[in-house]
Amino acid sequence: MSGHFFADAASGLGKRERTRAALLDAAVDVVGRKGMEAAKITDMTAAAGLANGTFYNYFQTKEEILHRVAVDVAVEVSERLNAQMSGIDDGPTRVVTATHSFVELILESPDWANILLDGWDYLPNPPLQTFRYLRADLSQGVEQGAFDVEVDPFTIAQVVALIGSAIRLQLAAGRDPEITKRLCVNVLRLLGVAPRKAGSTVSKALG
Amino acid sequence: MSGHFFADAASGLGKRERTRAALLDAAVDVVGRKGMEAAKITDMTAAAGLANGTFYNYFQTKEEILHRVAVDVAVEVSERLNAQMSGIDDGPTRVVTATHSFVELILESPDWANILLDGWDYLPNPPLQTFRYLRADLSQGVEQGAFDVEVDPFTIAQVVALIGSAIRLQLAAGRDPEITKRLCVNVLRLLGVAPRKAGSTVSKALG
Amino acid sequence: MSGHFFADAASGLGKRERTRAALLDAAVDVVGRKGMEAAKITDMTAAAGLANGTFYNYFQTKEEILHRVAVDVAVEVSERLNAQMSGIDDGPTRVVTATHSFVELILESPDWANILLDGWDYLPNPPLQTFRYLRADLSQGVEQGAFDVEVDPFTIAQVVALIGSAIRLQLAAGRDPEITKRLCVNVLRLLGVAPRKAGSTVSKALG
Amino acid sequence: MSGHFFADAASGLGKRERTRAALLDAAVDVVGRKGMEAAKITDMTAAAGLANGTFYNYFQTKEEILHRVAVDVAVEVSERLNAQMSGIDDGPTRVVTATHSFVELILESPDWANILLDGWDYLPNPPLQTFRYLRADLSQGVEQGAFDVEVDPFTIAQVVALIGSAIRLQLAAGRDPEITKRLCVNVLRLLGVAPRKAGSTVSKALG
DNA sequence: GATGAATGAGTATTCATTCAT
DNA sequence: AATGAATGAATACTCATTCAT
Repeated sequence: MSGHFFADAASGLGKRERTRAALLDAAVDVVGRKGMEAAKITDMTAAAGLANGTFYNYFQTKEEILHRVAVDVAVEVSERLNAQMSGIDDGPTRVVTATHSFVELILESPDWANILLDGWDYLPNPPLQTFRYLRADLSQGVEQGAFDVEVDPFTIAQVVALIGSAIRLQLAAGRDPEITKRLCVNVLRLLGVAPRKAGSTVSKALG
Repeated sequence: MSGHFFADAASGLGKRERTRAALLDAAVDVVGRKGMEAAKITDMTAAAGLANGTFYNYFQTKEEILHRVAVDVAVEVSERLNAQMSGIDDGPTRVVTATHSFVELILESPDWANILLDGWDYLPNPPLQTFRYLRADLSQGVEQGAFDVEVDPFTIAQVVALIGSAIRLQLAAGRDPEITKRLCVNVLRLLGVAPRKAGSTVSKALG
Repeated sequence: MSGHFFADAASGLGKRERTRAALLDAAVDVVGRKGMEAAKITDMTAAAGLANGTFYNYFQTKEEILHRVAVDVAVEVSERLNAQMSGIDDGPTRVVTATHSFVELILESPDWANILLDGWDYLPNPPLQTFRYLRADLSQGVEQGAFDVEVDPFTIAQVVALIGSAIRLQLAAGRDPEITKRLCVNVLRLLGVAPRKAGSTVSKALG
Repeated sequence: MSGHFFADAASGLGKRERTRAALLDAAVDVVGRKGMEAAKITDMTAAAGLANGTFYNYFQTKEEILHRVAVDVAVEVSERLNAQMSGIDDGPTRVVTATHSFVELILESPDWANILLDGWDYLPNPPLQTFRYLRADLSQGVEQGAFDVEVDPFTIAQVVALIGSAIRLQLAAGRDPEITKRLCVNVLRLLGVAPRKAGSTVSKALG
């Protein structure tokens, strides 16, 4: 899953696409290890086994590739989540499932964690991009009478902050499924689900 | 309020202490304006009216002063908050008051906002440092039967994440008292206060 | 006028010649727009609708094509001038006519202006190349007793310097027919025509 | 005269001034040898025996030092010329003397030649700077009835072009006093002095 | 202690040129 | 002949850190 995401997508295409993919994978690797601020062009080209000048045959600036990577990873993550959730209708269950899957997905590709977390500084409306699905689930939950919030950027930002915080903690202290469950409870509570109900919903959804 | 924080504390002490304090104040100023990453040694010494070389008579590296500043500002903020809350006994009210005061304090001293926000990368357990008071208030609320959470680093991190998110939003989009109120509601909900009750408690506490 | 100079000359020839001509035309275009120093190989191949690598099937280095372009444009300009002057016998009139026509020609094809002006660094004896005709006219004027100069490289260089200066001024400050007239007067004066006579000769020749 | 112009002026001053002067001298040296376009920062610092970074303690950009050098050399040359001409009242004689001295001065410091010639591209009104004296002499000659020209930028540019051309020729082909004399004659002729008179005036002025 | 001149490793970016396809 | 991907040397500029005065 990690290491060749773009290369896999480009295998079979022309050389240009494959080299471009190699650079993007290298960028994911480097940013994952050192963060966006510290990622250097030479790191990326070295990781891709290319000369530094080759970079500029594919991207105009450092910013461009970082932006590209952040967007692409966000979109990819978003799509993987959506794929897992077809067939779930209940708003709270959708939110819990999505939150849980998202955290697990990220923790399995720590490279992506750094990219998504840092990337929020590089994208115009970054959380919204990654959490496109969230807004829909929230609205659905409100219509179903399960949530009691305004569905606006502030609420989204608050939910995202909770998720980010849980990821960072596990990145630093090690994975802990219990943390992720508690995160889901917190998210439901924040959305206006009664405290007890939040706990039982999570238990039911995640087993 | 800001600008002479360290200098005030050092007035009356020896010259060495006063120069050191001048550098720390300059660092607060510079970091507040440009962020930690972009703050240069020469900015600090210039702001302190010193030659750049003088810096190294007081600090070994750039990292050292940044760390020092982050810690000291965090402690100071924490103490100011505590001072404002003597006499409040009700756990939820304490939490709401503290949260609200903290956000207001930060938004009035954007210098400190940058330091606290950026500084979390420079501190070992940054939230815990600044939010030492929070743990006590949380425990109190739990004992009073008002909160339903485990008082541990994860819960604190989650609350801190909500606060940080609300600050960042207002820093970017402009101050909005309504946002701070909704933040307080969210915090109470997260701590296990029933959704409606959370709203009324905040209204009562903040008028 | 410009744009297909070399291509026209090569039409009907083999493919190799036509591609070569396309590159030369592209070079004229690019150098005219950006100057010799700033002209890039990729600009030229792009303008010619070719891949950058193709360039090196026709020219060894960038310098080579620049040199080639400078020489060829100089020759072409020279020939066009000669063609316009058949039938004029009087030395001073020939010089005035040639000078005036040359300046007008250049100002109408700024591409060529850049090439001729910059090109003087790329050519061995650039003025002599372009101003081959001048030597003959000067000699003729001297024989007719109208000029009082030595016809040698220095005198030619001096005349060329006057012309170049007038072109640059108009390139920078906008076309001004009066400037060109004064230039012609200056040229005649330099060649030893009495000051007043120089003026009347120019008036007569240029109307 | 060449090699330590700025250093001489700065000897006895503080270290900062001396290093700055060393960089300026190094710039003169490098530009003199390679031209402004090709002059590199590292060339200059190497020539001055300094680390490349030191450059930026004294000048913000490459352009800045080139501009500085061009201006300073122009001013210096201008002043040396003026100093030589006190006591000469006759306009034509002043022009001849100045022109002759200028060319000789430049040819003795070929470094300066490149700087002045290239520098005309780097200065806003470059010839006017260097040839400040010329305008005054021209006006004087016109008032004395010796010259018959408009004293405006075009005329100045034309005279300067003649001078530049003569310098370039001697730079390329070797010094030749005869060339400089003929240059002076040409300048007088251009300014409206009768051809024969021009020759005799030059002979008288330059022996 | 204070100064500030000097340092030099580090980095993004350009572009003529090469060469395998 | 044509392609265009890959190359890598070159170069301006930054800034934390050192150290002689």
